[in-house]
Amino acid sequence: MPRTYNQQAEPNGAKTLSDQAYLQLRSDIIHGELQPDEKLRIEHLRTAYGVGASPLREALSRLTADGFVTAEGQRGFRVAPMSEADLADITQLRILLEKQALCQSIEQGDDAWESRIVAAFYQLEKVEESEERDPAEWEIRNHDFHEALIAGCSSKWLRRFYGILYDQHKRYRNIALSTEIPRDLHQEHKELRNAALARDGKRACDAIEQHIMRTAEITLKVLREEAHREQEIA
Amino acid sequence: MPRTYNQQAEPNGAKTLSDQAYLQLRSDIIHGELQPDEKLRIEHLRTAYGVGASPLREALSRLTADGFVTAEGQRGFRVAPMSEADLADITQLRILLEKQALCQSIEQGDDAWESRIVAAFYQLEKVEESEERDPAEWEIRNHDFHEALIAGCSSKWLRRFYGILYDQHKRYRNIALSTEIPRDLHQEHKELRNAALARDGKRACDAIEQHIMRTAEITLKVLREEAHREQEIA
DNA sequence: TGCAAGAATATTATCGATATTTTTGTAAAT
DNA sequence: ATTTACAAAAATATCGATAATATTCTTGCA
Repeated sequence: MPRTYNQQAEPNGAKTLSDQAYLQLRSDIIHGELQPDEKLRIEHLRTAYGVGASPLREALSRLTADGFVTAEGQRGFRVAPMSEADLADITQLRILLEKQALCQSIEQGDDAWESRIVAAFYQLEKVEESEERDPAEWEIRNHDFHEALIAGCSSKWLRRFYGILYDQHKRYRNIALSTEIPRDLHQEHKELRNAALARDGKRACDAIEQHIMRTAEITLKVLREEAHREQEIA
Repeated sequence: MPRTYNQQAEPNGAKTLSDQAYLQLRSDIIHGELQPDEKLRIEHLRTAYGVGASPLREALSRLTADGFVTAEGQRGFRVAPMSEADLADITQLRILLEKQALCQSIEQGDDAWESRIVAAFYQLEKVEESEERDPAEWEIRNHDFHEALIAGCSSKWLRRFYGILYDQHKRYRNIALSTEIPRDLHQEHKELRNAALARDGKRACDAIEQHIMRTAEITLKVLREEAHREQEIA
């Protein structure tokens, strides 16, 4: 008998096809492979992702609840739009939540929390100081570092909402990623690390606010330039 | 041929069967008809709600993203659990967000915003001062009033997250609803209204914090009593 | 006899194929 | 030009097949 070692498939945390589709779609939206406002035709996605309609619809439903996709009555799904106003909105709220999470972490964080920050920062530093920075690698390390900072926060809901906003923000950031603007990102991260380890809530909050604001400003600038360029074409 | 006034069915805002199932399930969870941790068997729900498996799965997927339902790998769906810690978590974050939304409203709100508050308060007052208070009616009016207060806030994301937390909180509140605890709720609402209309951000924030905290404390107390009673039985 | 491990069975979740309904695009007619 | 009728496309829902999980029953051993 031949047999069927049951593929086991994806090494990522995808138990079902629905999960797989969800993660892939989400990633493709965040990374701009699926453009804002783009129509998501089930028939087309079926072939593209190699799954049936049912798991796809489930994935799209979840993405709708996450705000990455919009669903309109009987007229299917679209990639959620992007706008300057939305970026400003996300930025402002992310600052509020990350500050809050950071403060709680600083108050409640234990030794393990500190260790994790040190470790995450070290890995991030390696990437940021190396000559040829791999953007994908940096993405992961940057995410790990920010996660580590707020890992001491005990609020599940705060972390959940923060996670959504982080990824929403990432979508905007990725668009601006092409253009390189000089900026001492590493210095900002270092200040953040030190403030956290010194258990200085005020200082850490200021640092994180500056950090997020600066990222958002650069993103906004690039966004405007692109919008401008598109207008010229039209 | 006779027929088919195409049911048009639900007068609520449900365009598709999936939406219908979503709204109904959501409501049933919030109102405790579906108990925490209860297994949600598709086969069973199919007959109960009179829809097929696919729209049900979509609805459950969305509810999972909203945090009303948990999904585990290949083992189906359950109603999200409830706990004291979760209530505390929701309460704290709701205070943070509603304060923020309220402040923004007070800064940005126009005449229409004021009018809406006055109107919503008036309707709420009618219910609260009537002899036989219909809880369902009060729910709606209370919700309208809180919505009106923050309607001036321009942040879509803030309102979205607030909405989720409000409903999550409502789930806890509904459980405690049976027990009546004397409390001058109406006075609290009046203070809230006046502070908002006076454009006094600080005062309004204090009022809302008190208001939410008090509700949460009563809910917590009832929750503890129930847990205690259950232990005695076992 | 009691208990644990393993096999057989039943249940349930998941997925893809098909059917139905709704929307959309196009062309004719008022 | 606007509206109406029709055809094509697409979204949504139902159904049935498959695969995973839970449960029950047996079997082996102390």
